[in-house]
Amino acid sequence: MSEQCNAYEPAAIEGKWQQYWKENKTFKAVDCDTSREKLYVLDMFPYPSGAGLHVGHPEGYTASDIWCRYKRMKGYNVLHTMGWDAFGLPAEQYAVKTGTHPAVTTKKNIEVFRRQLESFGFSFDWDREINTTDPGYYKWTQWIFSQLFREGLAYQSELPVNWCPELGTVLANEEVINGRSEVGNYPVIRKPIRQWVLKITEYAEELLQGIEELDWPEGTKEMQRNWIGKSTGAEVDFQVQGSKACLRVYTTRPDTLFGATYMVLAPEHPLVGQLTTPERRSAVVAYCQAASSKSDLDRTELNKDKTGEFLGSYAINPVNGQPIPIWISDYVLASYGTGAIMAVPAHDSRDFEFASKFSLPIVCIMKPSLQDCAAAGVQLSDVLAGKVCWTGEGVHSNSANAELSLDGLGVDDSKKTMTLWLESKGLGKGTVNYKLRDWLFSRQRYWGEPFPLVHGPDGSVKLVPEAELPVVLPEMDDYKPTADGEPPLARAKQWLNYRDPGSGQKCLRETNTMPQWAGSCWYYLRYIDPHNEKAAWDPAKEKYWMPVDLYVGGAEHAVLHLLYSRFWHKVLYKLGLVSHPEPWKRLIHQGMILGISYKDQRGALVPNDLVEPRDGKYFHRESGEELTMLPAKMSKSLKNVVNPDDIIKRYGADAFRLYEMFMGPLREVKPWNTEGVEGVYRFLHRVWKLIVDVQSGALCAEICDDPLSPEAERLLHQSIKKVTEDIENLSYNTAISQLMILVNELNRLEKRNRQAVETLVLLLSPLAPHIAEELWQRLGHRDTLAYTPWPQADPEKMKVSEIEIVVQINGKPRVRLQVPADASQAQMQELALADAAVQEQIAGRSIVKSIAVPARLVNIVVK
RNA sequence: GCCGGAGUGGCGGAAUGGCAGACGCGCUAGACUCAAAAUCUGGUAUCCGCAAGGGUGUGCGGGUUCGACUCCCGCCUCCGGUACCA
Repeated sequence: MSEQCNAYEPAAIEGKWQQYWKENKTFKAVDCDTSREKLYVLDMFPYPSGAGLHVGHPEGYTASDIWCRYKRMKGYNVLHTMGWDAFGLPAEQYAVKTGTHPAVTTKKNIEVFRRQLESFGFSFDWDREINTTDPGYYKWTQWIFSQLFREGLAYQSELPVNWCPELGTVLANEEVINGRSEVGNYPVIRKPIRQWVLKITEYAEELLQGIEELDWPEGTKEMQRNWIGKSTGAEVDFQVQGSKACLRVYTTRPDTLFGATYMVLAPEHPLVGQLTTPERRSAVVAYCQAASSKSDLDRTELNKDKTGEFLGSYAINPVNGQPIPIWISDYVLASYGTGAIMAVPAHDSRDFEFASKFSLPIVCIMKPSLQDCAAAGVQLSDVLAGKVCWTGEGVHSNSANAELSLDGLGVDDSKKTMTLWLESKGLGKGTVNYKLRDWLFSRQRYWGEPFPLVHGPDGSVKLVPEAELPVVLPEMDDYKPTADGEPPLARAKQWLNYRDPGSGQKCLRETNTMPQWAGSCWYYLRYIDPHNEKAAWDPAKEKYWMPVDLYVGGAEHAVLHLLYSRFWHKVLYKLGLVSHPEPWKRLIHQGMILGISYKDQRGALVPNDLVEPRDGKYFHRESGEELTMLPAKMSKSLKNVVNPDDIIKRYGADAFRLYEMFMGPLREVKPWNTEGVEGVYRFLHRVWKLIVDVQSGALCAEICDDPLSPEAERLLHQSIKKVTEDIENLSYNTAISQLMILVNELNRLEKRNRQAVETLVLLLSPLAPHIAEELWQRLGHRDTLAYTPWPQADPEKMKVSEIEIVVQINGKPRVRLQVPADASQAQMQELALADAAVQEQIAGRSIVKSIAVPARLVNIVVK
């Protein structure tokens, strides 16, 4: 052990305790220990980027660590782990540029990350560290894929996909933002490429239903529901005039069928060619070509201005026999519903826009109430004339044929009536649809898990035998795609060739790799049994540890990782490989930490190195313009990134942890302000000086066995209660505030009761573990405090005989009054009215009413 | 547009129907010091007032209540997500 310091020197004690915890395996999680209740606390594991940690990473990790340390002291057997989501594009792009193997870059980055994370003193069981790029890990990622493949949940498809020429790869819908790549912000176009796709849609309903039982932020649950996007409606068949062909549409509003005045197909719809008349052909072909070459960005930019072409043929509206023109337009998506719609321009704003532009008939079949019209600011006569679009509630009109009448019915009733009629006539049926698409699961990259698949000479696709897993990434010296656009693995000639052990056939390995999501889809299961070479996990251990009790991570993963992973888990559950239908019981998102930034009078952000502070104001170094401070996302370009290493070097890990938790509520967005660290740093100094004499390094002479005064005793127990409740609720900011109050008070005392001081150290220990361990040791304890029972508040010691209440006159606080703590409402009123100051206030006025709230206030209403 | 979250001192925030601004930053006065730093003590929403005291105040406008930052109705602004899903 290093030499003892006298004053508080974080650098001197933090390394010492990190070493102690490591050597003694203090935070080892014990498998299947039935003598204690288990608690599985999970952090979203990081991608180890070259930039190292930023201050946002440790926020969630600190929050979960405090929870774990607190729960250990409460007697739980805690599983708390860390690992690396280490496949990914940056290491591969770096490899393309420099020739450095991604594994080398990744290893280096992981070492930086591990060192940084260790410097925070997080109580991970480091023996369970995992790395998604380790063949011992991705062997089992491939194994799970094999299970999905056997279940028939993986298929190949050649549909047009999001191709990013700059990145040389295809992207999932979720990785494309406004027609540009999420990573790097490059343009994305549509291009048909052979892909592997997972049938997540088969689990759409289960994924939707499962949301209900989760203790997750309501907003996140809602985002998942919206992403799955369930809708109920009907499919309706339209005969094409003068043809045997039949067009099927999906609509959520079958009740508006009487208002359908034309049809629209997606340009990619298979019947477009057949339904186009010779005189319309050249225009239609040109339109389809233009649409197919458009990038997603172009399609979205054209949002407002509808385009389209008439095919020249007509369909028959099944409810009234009317012929209606068939058009194509890219506002209809090929991939949703049936790729064709019936257009009801009077009651759908998109159809209304299109009909207005191309002068198609608009027939109103829904009459809103006068009040609804007034509320929407439209004239009823305009709605009835089809001059404005009405998408709200109303009563049907002009909606009858010989067999069916919806006239006078509301929306819900007419939907049911119409669907039943369609079904009875064989013209359609009630249908459920989901926005959720199947999951594009392959990437044309090197640095990902190889698929455990081979292609036979006959075009068949087979899994490689389980005994051959893992299919290891081959060594390569060039990581670029091949000249003809094949993935980089197509260059690995030796690796590529595979002789099927059964048939002896010459096969070729699959050259696509899995997306980064694959490894993170199941990592929480591997932590349970990370060194198992025989299985992905031991079922007994899985049963003991799962489900995850608390999952902490950023809201940016609300629909991607969290939905994909739930999907895999549901498949594993169906196969009997896991014991619970959902992986994460409770989920919390830490709020983003923003940097300090500045903007000029136009509102443009100014990089921090161009800002000059003067007289408490801020000015542009070059233009001299006055700037205003505001919080903004940390970014390299704004030069407002805070490196945790610098903060720890200056203030120590305990102060860092404390500051991040003290900034504000965990779940909220908060601006980082390094000056604020001073406050918690001073607080830690005060704690230290409360116990250690900084002259001698010995215990303070004030520490003794004399009991505390009743007031101090009361504050101590109130603090135990408040800190305990606040930690339970993850309200760490107010817990710290209470500890500050307690320390300020104890510092004023001449005599500091030893037990009281020890209680303070225990209360502080989950939040600032290094200083707490050090003080605990100096107070004479041999072992770590990590498993010392958590202090209990004694209600007897919190009792007071007299309390101050406030007397309000007409709701305004006027007089303060001491009353017995257990005074009844009547007694309180009596005491209030007997008070001279109160009498003076109400003199000459008559009392209308008086309300007393026990232990709080009396309100006297006078006239 | 739609969905979600948030608006409280110079700043981060506290209080979820009962004394608005706990705790901290910053600022400020004082103590210690030859001096400074550090530390300690006090003050610090705003307006009127020498003071005692009083008025105003939780994005804006209404409402419920003895009493509203908190609940209800209608807006505004900012942040995040999503976007022709028929």
